[in-house]
Amino acid sequence: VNDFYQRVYALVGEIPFGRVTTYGTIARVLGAGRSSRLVGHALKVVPDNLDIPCHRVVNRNGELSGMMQFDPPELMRALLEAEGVTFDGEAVDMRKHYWDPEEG
DNA sequence: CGGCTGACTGCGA
DNA sequence: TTCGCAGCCAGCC
Repeated sequence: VNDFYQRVYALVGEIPFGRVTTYGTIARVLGAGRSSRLVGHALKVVPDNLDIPCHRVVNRNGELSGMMQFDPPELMRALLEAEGVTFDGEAVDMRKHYWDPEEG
């Protein structure tokens, strides 16, 4: 059960530089199916001792739904842009930066 | 212990 | 394509 969280952190940590993935993708890869909300919650309750690039995780629409959880909400987007991620309005350009853990 | 909420997604209209 | 509803599960009151 708690392994789920560990897997989320591990998987998120495998997201390549300048790439993003979605909560649903992570949940599916971990076998959680539709428990995509747990992924979001997992990143929310992520231990401080871990250094998780949670800014590389967005919703299926590429929107930075978790930006509001960052201390400065704009930090999330700033971090992504700093990695070379481009934006289409308020959402990440998924066609160019989407990363599927199963495909690599 | 019971009920509500939430960093979401999929399906039907 | 867009809008609304149901499902999933952990955490908090």
